[in-house]
Amino acid sequence: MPSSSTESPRPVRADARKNADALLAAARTVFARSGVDAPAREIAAEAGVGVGTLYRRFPTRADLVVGVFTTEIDATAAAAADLLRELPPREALDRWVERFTRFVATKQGLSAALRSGDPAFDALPAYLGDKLGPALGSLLDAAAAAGEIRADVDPLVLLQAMGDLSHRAPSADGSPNPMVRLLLDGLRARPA
Amino acid sequence: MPSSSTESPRPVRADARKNADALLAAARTVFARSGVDAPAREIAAEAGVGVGTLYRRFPTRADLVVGVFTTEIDATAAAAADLLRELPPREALDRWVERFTRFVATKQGLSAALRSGDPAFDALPAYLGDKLGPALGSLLDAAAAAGEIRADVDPLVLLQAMGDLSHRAPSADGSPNPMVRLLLDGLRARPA
Amino acid sequence: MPSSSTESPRPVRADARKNADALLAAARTVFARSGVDAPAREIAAEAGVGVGTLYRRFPTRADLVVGVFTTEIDATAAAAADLLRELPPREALDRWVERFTRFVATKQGLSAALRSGDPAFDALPAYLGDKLGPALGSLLDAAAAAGEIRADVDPLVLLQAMGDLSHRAPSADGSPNPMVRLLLDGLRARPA
Amino acid sequence: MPSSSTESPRPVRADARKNADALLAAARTVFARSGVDAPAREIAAEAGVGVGTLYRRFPTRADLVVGVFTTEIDATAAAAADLLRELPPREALDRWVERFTRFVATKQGLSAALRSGDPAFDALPAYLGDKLGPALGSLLDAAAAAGEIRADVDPLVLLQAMGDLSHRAPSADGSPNPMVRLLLDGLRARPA
DNA sequence: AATGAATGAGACTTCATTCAT
DNA sequence: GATGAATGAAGTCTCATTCAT
Repeated sequence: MPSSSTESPRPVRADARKNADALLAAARTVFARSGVDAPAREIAAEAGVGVGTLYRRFPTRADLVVGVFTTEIDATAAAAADLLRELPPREALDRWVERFTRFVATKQGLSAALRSGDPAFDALPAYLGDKLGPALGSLLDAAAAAGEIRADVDPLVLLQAMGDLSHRAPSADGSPNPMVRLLLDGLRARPA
Repeated sequence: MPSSSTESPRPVRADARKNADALLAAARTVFARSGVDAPAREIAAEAGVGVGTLYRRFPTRADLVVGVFTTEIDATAAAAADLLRELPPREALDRWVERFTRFVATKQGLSAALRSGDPAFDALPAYLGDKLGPALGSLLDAAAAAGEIRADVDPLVLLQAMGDLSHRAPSADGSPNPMVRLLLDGLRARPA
Repeated sequence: MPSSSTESPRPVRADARKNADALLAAARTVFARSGVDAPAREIAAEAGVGVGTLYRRFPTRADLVVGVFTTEIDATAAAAADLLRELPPREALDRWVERFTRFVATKQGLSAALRSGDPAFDALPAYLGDKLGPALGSLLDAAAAAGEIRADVDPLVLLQAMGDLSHRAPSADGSPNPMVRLLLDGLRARPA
Repeated sequence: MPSSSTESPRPVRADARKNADALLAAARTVFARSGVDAPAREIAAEAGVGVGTLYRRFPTRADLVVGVFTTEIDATAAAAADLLRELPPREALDRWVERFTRFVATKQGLSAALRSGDPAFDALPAYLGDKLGPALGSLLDAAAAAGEIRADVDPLVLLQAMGDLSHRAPSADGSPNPMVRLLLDGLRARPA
């Protein structure tokens, strides 16, 4: 349905795209439920396709992991602009941090995989920084411009700190863990 | 339950104990090298025993994980007293934090296993708190008594914070990561 | 059944024929490169068509094998007349034997397939005899008429002997193996 | 049952040896029945063991092929001495050639595998020559000593010639094919 | 009590084949 | 008619676990 017309010679693409998306979504679900080592069949089943299709799209498990990660990073990055548009700066920031925190907590198993040494993952950390750094930057800038937080915070440093503090699962109520809270509160203080 | 008594009902204990220890050590090594899902045979080989022996001592993989964790927790707890005996309070604290940090970083894969939901692991967090809380407490007390740090720090809270910040592998030189450093430096400041 | 007529009931024939030929050529190449069990996709790719087209033309792998065999037999048979036309009898014979020898050596994998028991292959041996017997016969006759070889040789017997001796790969320079050479030299001798 | 006593510390070897033998025998049967690419499970089943055992003994299919080949070569080589002991030289030679011929014909599928380029097979041709060359040599020598055949025949050359001529399946009655017959008859003639 | 051979379930992956486009 | 995406059966191989020695 999207696409920009001009009569593409082969239409079939639709199914393929839908399947790739379904597989990514399924992988996210299954990785969360059964870990990164979950049987390929389980993922295929969750996506409602055959294993063959899974292997056609993502020949390697790493391909799938990268796919899931990338997709989520993109979505998280995109959320920043949306939140800024809809909410006052400070609340936008809070909400985004919450989302980011949940993202990190969910990826528990995946991040272990990243450290596996598989070169397929080499590019991911940079990708994350490139995407989420600016996203968080825009939120911080907006909040700083509104005078709500100090302006001297490096988004990338903050990102990593929050990441490290969010490894464990979020409290049942979905709020970021207390240490992250503290970090954010700190931002609001004027520099000493 | 743990050891100590004099009554040795069966003589063979020596071999058995030696094997159990060897297996634990092997498991620690192998878990670190190849992850918590490493083949049982690899662990048995590392310990220089047959798989049969591994299964006799640790019928379940969880038993092995618990064993490794417990052993390391015990050793880490015991180290506190040793350090206090040999070093001035502040240095003892630093050294212990270094050790604890390394312990957490090493357990990367294991901590994921802990979250697996296997009830065999349910008791571990409490065990860790019970053992390491007092250990860190004794170090903090000594340092506070020497006037080197503030006295109002809850060992358990500090423990968890350091844990969360130590998930990623330690810098090549084995020093704790920068955030942990910062945390410790903070302790030295008098409360605001 | 083969070709020739004028009545073209359907116009499209051109494309179809081209595809069938391309597939046959591709199959020959791929069979030689990767064996008779090569993936269907590899053959289709080599031919530059989709797998679907392959299956439309040659529903069964045996169909393809038969096709390749038949095509090559036909070409080898046809070569006899061409060689006789262009070269003196004895040289024509030598060249043809060379070609035949190469054909057999190439078919290594295929001849194993022939023995597989698949009834689709039942007719091939007879087909080979019917086509190549007369072809070799014409060469022998010409050479005998020229007084260059003895006249009492049964083409079919010679064919089989050469076939058996040519199973192993030809020497790098493409010359028939020594035993075949010997056989040919023997033909030149007058009967004892 | 062989072994040279001296109390081997671990007895179990018996089972293992029996299984390896059973697997080899099974492989020979199955290779002949269903080709070299027969499912591993089929071979294991024929041997009456689990697939795991098959993989423990012969990690690679090539290992199995080499094993079968080697075993048969050994047996064929050993047969020479037996025949010489029991029969007059000429008949011994005939019988051995028959056996060798059957061996080659049976290995049809395997010899294709040998040409696969897998380096695991590199040593086999030499092994065959080293074992069967002397074996055939001893038969030829005996027959020559008895004045029944000419003495100037290189066993290795004869071996290869017979091999090439025996590729196709033996006639139903088990007699070597006519070309091989001819070759043997030729041996009986005195050199020109 | 220790050992390691055997087992077989189950995960992985490849392809032949079908079929929507 | 052609295409290639999707399917899933089938084969490979690895290991956890048992058990004879």
